Amino acid sequence: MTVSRTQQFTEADAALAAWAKALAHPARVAILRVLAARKTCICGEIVDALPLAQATVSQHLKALKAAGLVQGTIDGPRSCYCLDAAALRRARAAFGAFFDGLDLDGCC
Amino acid sequence: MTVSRTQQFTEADAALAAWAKALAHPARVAILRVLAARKTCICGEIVDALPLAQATVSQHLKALKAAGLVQGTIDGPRSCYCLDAAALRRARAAFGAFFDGLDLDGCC
DNA sequence: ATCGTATATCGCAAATATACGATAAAGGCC
DNA sequence: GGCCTTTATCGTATATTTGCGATATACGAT
Repeated sequence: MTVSRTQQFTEADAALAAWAKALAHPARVAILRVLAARKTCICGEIVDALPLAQATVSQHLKALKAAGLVQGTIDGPRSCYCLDAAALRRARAAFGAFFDGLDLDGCC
Repeated sequence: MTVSRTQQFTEADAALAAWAKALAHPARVAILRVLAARKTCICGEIVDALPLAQATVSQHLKALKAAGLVQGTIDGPRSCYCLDAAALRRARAAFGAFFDGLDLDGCC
């Protein structure tokens, strides 16, 4: 990639791609599921739930946080992660709008 | 990445991640939109519609084909790409099920 | 103060992704 | 046959992602 040409695309396309990127790894999908299941903003139980090292899980959590899908507050040793409900609703709406916007009739 | 540990995740999580990966670049999102707009399985008009070189667009089309979202038949010089309606419906259902499955109540 | 637990971050290695020019392949046309 | 147009692929450069061990950080407990 020589230069970031992301700006040459639609705002909507870039936003959808960014959300898709956040979901583009099974570990991150799994993390979101775990967070949704255990309401109580769990921390390192996520590590136990995944077949990955602690450092790697922390990295995926960082990515989800950067994408805005997850909130995290660090309370010293045991930090507290939690789904960002509003952002997830926005993401759901974006994916829904995208798929509904595609006209699937008349395909080869 | 030492080894592909994708198998250690749920089938559903892996499938969703694969679809998300296909949508994880604005160019590919744009390509799907273009294909949906011009019903007639266009070929290189996609290149004109995007701010990317022909080789790059071809590569993105390959990725979409690998993900199964797009079908392509090569008719010698002018090949014909087209949305795979069934696959897109399945993808939409998968994203819908994922988001609906998340319990967003009781988040921090 | 020291220890232990829980997380984040650093540093590195390997794999993928992204982009593009150059080139090949495959028809249509004269 | 030779030429043009269209598309795929190759080769290459660079950037990003993924993964993990090692280490730092931060707090509670003793």
